[in-house]
Parts: sequence; structure tokens; C-alpha cells
Amino acid sequence: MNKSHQKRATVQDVAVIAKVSVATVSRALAKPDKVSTNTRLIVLEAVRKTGYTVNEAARNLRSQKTSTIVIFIPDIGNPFFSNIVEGIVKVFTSNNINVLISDTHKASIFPTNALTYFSHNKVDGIIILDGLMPLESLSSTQSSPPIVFAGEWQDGTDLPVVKIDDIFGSKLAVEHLYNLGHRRFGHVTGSLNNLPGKNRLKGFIQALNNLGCDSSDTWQFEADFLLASGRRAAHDWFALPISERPTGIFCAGDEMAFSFMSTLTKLGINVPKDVSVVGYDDLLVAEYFVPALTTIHQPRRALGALAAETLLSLIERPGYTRPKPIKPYLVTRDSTAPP
Amino acid sequence: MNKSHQKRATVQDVAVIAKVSVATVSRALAKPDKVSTNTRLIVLEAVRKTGYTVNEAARNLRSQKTSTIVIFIPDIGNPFFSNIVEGIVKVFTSNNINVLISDTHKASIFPTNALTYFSHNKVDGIIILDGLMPLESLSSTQSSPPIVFAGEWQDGTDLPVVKIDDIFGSKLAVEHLYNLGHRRFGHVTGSLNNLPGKNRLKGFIQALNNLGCDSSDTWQFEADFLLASGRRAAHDWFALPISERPTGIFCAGDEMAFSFMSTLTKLGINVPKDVSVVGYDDLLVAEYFVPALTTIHQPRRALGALAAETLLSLIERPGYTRPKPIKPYLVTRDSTAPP
DNA sequence: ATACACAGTGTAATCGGTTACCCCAGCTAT
DNA sequence: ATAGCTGGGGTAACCGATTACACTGTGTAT
Repeated sequence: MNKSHQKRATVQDVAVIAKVSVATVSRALAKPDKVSTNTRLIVLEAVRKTGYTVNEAARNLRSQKTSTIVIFIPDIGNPFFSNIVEGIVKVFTSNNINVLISDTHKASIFPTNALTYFSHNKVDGIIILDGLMPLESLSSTQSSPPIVFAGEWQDGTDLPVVKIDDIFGSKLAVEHLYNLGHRRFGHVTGSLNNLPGKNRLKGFIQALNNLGCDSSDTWQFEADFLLASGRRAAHDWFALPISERPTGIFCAGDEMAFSFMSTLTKLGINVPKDVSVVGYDDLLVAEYFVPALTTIHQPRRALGALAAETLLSLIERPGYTRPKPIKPYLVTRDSTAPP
Repeated sequence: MNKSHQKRATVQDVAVIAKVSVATVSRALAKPDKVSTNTRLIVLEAVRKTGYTVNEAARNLRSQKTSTIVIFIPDIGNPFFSNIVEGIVKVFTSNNINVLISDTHKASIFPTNALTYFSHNKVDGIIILDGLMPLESLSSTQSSPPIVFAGEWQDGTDLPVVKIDDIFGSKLAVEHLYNLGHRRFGHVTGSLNNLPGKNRLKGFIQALNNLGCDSSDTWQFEADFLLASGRRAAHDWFALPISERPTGIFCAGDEMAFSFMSTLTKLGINVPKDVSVVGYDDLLVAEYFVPALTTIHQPRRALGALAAETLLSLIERPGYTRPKPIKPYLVTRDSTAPP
């Protein structure tokens, strides 16, 4: 007998069954130490009997919070982002907070839609995974819930940023190639209009300088993190005179490393014999690519989790928070070898 | 001057400024044809002046809906699922409905947490991407919002299912191999405790029978969709006497095809010269793998979008809906060749 | 002239928890 | 015996938007 439109039980109903007032029901549930053990048990039994569950809308309205946070994400189909989301979701789920997903890829949602999130009533907090998100929309609002950037961010923002130390990661990549004996280096860049892309390039150059290499003697293949751009970079590399081709290539992203390598393979170039390739991300497939990709591991889930915890603490007590950057590490596989 | 705790404007405030009643404000916003053009303009101007945005909690409480749906997803880090989510999010965003993500991977959220979603107050609808989700939790609830399965599902459920025609897809794969001249076939299965895995196996056998091949003469490498299991299958294949090795392999998932191929490559086997491999999914990397993977394309975003639209129509007017399965198609690349 | 329809607007009830404030019984301190 | 305190629990205001119902004024049909 599944009456699909049976009215849901309310505190009222529970109160009647338990023969107490609604206030007592509410207290028994929310602050058990405020009622006697006896009445609490009676209330709990009445709750069980009625199948009562709280109406979130009513609770939210009264208590002026939402128990919901939103993630702004440029491309949820991208495993890099979705792994971060995974870490975020895990933390909030165990804190009984709902996680909303909002795709910023469709620029259509701006500014109308995003603004309603920033106004202080739809969510208790915001995590932004999109460094390109227009933040001016923010200043136009009087007050907004706490905001945390994760993975990508914007220069000069005061907002808390949870990031991976890209300069350090690039250094690891370059030093690895250097230690293998490489002296001519190349970098397939990420998109240079976001900070991770910029910083990996910066770290690349910085590392070369530290090693006493002439960074002006290196090749930069400008790309944008996407698969197709790695292929283009490969063709550019191939077009160089053999003596000028860099033998140690650092790709700002694993996907570009994949398409870079596969394109070269098709052109008859052998990785790692003819050229060594280091990626950045450590996607799951990296281990199974042909050849298995040497890469910089980014702890994506950890990044998400840290962002979530930062936001959580900001929601509880607003104030200045600046989490430490997370250190990536090198994973050595088969795509790198001495030149 | 950014007073971070300025009180938010309400319909009241707008009403005062516009010198009309709250009812008129509400109507001007929600049903513009119910008020005169003149007053509507006055109200809109007052809204602009006050920066009013609706309080969702209040609206939800009063109108007894939530404008929110939830997606139950086993592993959002998996690109297969996150692409479906992408399609779903797009549809709901343009309908002004929020999308919640709930990770079922952590079994910890059951049954407590999931049940509150099923009770008719937290969300207006549910999309389940996890065929293994315990549905008994459902029957225990008196009433629940509409539910749609997408991609994965359970046998014998009456609930609407949006799926990809796996039997058909497997047939495409096998026929492709057959047409190339292969006569000894192998199948690296998905996990056989969910229906897509089962159906791809079923389709594989069925296709062989249709072609007049003896399906008892084929090899099944039992696996589970994960990268590691493709590697295991490759070792099993390699362990066979050379004359018995199937030359045409159909993998139930791209990731397994990747690890299957890369493991064989390491063992000195050449794909496609020594063995042809067909995948299933058409992940983005498939095109860039070495060799580029011939595979069955699953329209994942379309699947998500269809699921979203099905749910949407179910929310608007409950009733029986059974969307047509989506047809996958073959994408021919470099991992298959005549034996 | 009277009845009736209708468009436009206002008044107030309503959704369901939460919690400030009040009350009461029982106990201690003077 | 009286004042004061405390733990437990009830009453009702409140959060903010929606909407049923009532009302008014204008236009139309009889």
C-alpha cells in the first residue's frame, strides 16, 4: 500500500504522538541535553513511528542558512576537475552539507545566475575551480558567503586559494630531465591565461636558470592543456632541424603529453629513445599509456579535500585563512631516459 | 563601503519602495501578465534599487518544492560518469534547477543519508548512475520524488531507465572484427554484476551466433572495467598457446582496452598486427592512444541530457515514461586490422 | 438603470521548524 | 516563611514568499 501522496509528518504530528509541545520535539532532536532523558526517548519513538524527517526549507528559512555549498567548475567532464570534486564531495557529505554543481563552461549562466549564488541566501559557501570566472560580479554584491579558490585562481585576489605548488612541480620535472643528462629542453605550455599554466612555465624557466642552463636556448610550444594542442606541439617539434630539437620535453599537462607522444610515435619518433617526455597531473591512464608516462603527480583529491575543509572553517568562523600550497611529486615511468 | 552584514532586501522592502503590496511584487515577478505593464515596471525598478533576490528557502517552504535534483553517482572521478553529469547539469542549469551531487562510493552514506533524499522534501527528482544502489531503501519510504536511472540500472525495476543499447554496440564491435577477417574472438568483460557489463557480454555472444561462429570456442577474460583488470586480461591472453590466442579482442571498456594494449606492447606483442582490439566508450584519449583505439562511441553527454529531460517531464506530470535506448556507433581507428 | 464580468490590486493565511520568553515545580539560602 | 535559583517544558513570534479570497472600478449586456 504505497500511497504516493500521503502527507509528510511534521513536528506537530510528532508532538501530538509524544504528547509534548513542538518546542520539545525540536529540542529533543537538536539539543538533546536540554530535555530530560525520558522525554527524549518518547520523542524519538514518536519520530520513528511517524517517519518524521525535517523539512529543510522550513529549517533553512528560520535559521537563515542553507547547509549547501556550490562548486563553480569550467568543465566537469575533465578528469582533473572531477577528481577535485570527488575530494570536495567526500568532505561535505560527511558533514551533512549538500554540494551543488554549477558549470561555468556555458557562459550563458553569467551574470544572472552566478549572482544569485553570491547573494547571501542560496548557499553557505562557494568553491571556484575556474580561474577565469569573472569576479567583478562579486564586488557588485553587498555581502556574499565565503569563497575559496581551488586549483585555479586569479592574481591579486584576497580570497583564500588552495593550490598546488606549480613552480616546485616544474622544478622537479626539469631536474629529473637534467639528471638524466638532457641539456636541450622544451616546454609544451598550458593555457597562459590561467595561473597554473603561467606558473608551470615560470617554474620551468626558473629551474633552468638555477641549473645554470641558458633558458633563452629552450623551446616553448604554446598550447592550452587540450589534447589537440599536444598534437600541434609535436608537429612543431618535428619540424625543427634535428640538431635543434630539444631532447627533454616538459608538458604542462598529461593529456598534452599523451597526444604529443602519440603523434611523435606516428611520425616514427621513439619515446623515450629519441625524446624524453614528462607530464603534469598523473592521470590514471598515465601509468598505462605507451610508453607509461613519467609525470608530476598532483594530489587532486587532497586538493579538493583541503579546499572543502578551508571553506568549512570559514563558514564556521569567518576570518583570514591562507592554506599552504600542496607539494606535488615526481613519478618516474618509461617516457624518460638518458638522451 | 562594503557592509558585510547588511540585511538582505525582501518583498516587503520592494513593496514599500514601489508603493504596492507584497502580493503585487510577487506577481509582477512570477506572473507578469497578471499585473499592469505600468506597475510591473515600477516593481522592476524597485527590485533593481534594492538589489532584491528571492529567498529560496521561503519560496520552497511555501510552494512545497525545492527546484533541486540529486544525482547519485558511484565515482565522479571517472570520466565516463562525469561526462554524463555534464549533460545533466547543462539541461537543468538552463531550467533553473539546482543539481546536487551525492557520491555513493562511500557506502557510509547509506542508508541514513540517501533516505532523506527519497523522502519527499529535499529534492524534486533523482537521477541514479549507480546500478548497484540498494533500492530496498526506496520501498521503505511512503512517497518519493520521481527517479530516473541513467547508464546503469537494475533488472526488473519499473523505474524509467535511460540507457545505451549495449547489445547493439557489442554487435557492431564483433561484426567489425569479423569483417576484417578475424575468426577467433575474445572478450574482456566488464563487471558482471551490473547490467551494462552483462549486456555487452550477452551482445558479444549473440553477435557471434548470428555470424555462425561457435561462441563456445571463444575466450572470456573476466574483468571489471578498471585499468588494472585489463592488464590481468593481457597476461591471461599472453599465457595462452599461440595457436589458441584469439586475434580479435572486444573490451567492454576503453580503459581496459588501454591497459590491455599497453601490457601487450610491453610483452612484445604488436597491436594491431598480432591482435586487434576494440574498446567501448570512446573516451577522449582513445583517439590519442598508441595505437589510436577503435571503439564503440557512447554518447555520454546525450545520455545525461536525455535522462535530465526525462526526469524533468516526470516532475512536471508524473506518469509512465520509457525513453528509447540510445544507439552507440563504431569509430574505426588504428587498433584493428586484418589478422 | 441594473446586473454581470473582469482586470488589477490588497489583506492575510499559510508553509514547518526554531527559539526568545514565560511559567511552574522543587529546592536552597536566609 | 520568603526570596531566589534552576531544570524542564509550553506558547507564540518569526523567517519570507506565495496565493486564496475579497474588494474596487470600469466596461458590457439586458
